[in-house]
Amino acid sequence: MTEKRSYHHGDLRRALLAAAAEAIAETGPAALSLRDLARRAGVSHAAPAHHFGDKAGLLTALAIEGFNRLADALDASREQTGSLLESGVTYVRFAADNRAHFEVMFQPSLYERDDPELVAARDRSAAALSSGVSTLDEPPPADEARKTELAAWSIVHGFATLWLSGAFFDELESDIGEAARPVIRRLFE
Amino acid sequence: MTEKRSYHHGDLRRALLAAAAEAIAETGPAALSLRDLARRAGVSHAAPAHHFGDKAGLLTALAIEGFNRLADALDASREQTGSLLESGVTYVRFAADNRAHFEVMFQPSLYERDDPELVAARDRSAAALSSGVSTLDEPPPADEARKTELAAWSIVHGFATLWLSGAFFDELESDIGEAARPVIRRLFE
DNA sequence: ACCTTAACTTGCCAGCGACAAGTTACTCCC
DNA sequence: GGGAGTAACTTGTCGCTGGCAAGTTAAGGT
Repeated sequence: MTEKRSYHHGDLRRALLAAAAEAIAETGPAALSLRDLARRAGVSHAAPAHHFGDKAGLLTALAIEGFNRLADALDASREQTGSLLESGVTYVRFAADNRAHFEVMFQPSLYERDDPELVAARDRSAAALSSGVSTLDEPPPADEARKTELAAWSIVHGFATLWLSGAFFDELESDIGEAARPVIRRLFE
Repeated sequence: MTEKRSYHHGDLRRALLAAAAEAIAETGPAALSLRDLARRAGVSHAAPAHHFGDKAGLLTALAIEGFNRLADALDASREQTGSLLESGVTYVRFAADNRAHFEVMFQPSLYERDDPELVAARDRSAAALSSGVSTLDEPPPADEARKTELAAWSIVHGFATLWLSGAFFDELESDIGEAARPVIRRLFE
């Protein structure tokens, strides 16, 4: 499976996505350069365009991967714990462990927000998130359930975003999940 | 005060910041071009560098302006209502009304996060926000106050960020403040 | 063996950010 | 009121980038 043949890379698409995630985690999505990714993968400067069309196409693919990974993580968390609080912790952990994906996912100006595959992946994440509210000990009435969903989504998303932006810079323990749990718990008291 | 003299613009720094806010609101911070700003202001392509040094310098100035505006808005809200809930609504409204500033403020990879003036403005905002917790009817004990601050900040920041990213796309009323209030209220029940 | 097509490369162009060096105009001080 | 000094811009250039066009190589089906 380890290929170094001259012309065909063999797995360039995945290699470029991985390189993009690494580069974005280092310097942010604005500083991303397709030519730099090509250099990291050892291919010519126009190779990325073949797989993704243009820069927005590559970031669309990255966002799709991110939304699918998030949906997977939330589904797994719900199966194992059945707790909305723990799903929230999972959300925050996902953001920290997939920083580059997360940053791109919620900046739709960077990619094609109407791409069908992207819409499907985003809907998967939204469904996984909202299904968590029904697992509450005292599920709210239907007309209030949506507000509770938005509150839960907002608090975990806000915590994750602020953490990533360095707003909590020196305080709090190093494990973001443990730091988030007592904060998220405030919502359920 | 309306100047059109050839060489000296008269208020180029402010004009560039305003043009930057407009451009970012349209196409996002990644697509921002100093040369485009210069064209909008009717000056040469190198004029922005004189006032801001480089692109990061301009975005630093925009972030400083944003943090100061946010601190002003939060202070005014606290004086008028003394309610943490209303301060939260103010936070969300600020994000919607100053979209470009807000997006830059919480993406420190775009600017110089150690700039002294920026640090001061950011601290002003943080202080204005945390002082709101002490206005609660039942202020929590000191060791729990910080968790409550983080929860409040997280929920309003998450709601604002998700709204701006289009995550709530078609649902909810058009006034973001009214949409946010019942969601934020979930934290205080 | 051949033909189609996918996976790349090479070469090019315009736009961008940054820098250096020059030009204009305001301000202050005598 | 007239320089001197400096702030506010301009012009010119460089290397880098994204995107396009046209060519080259390999893989896979028949």
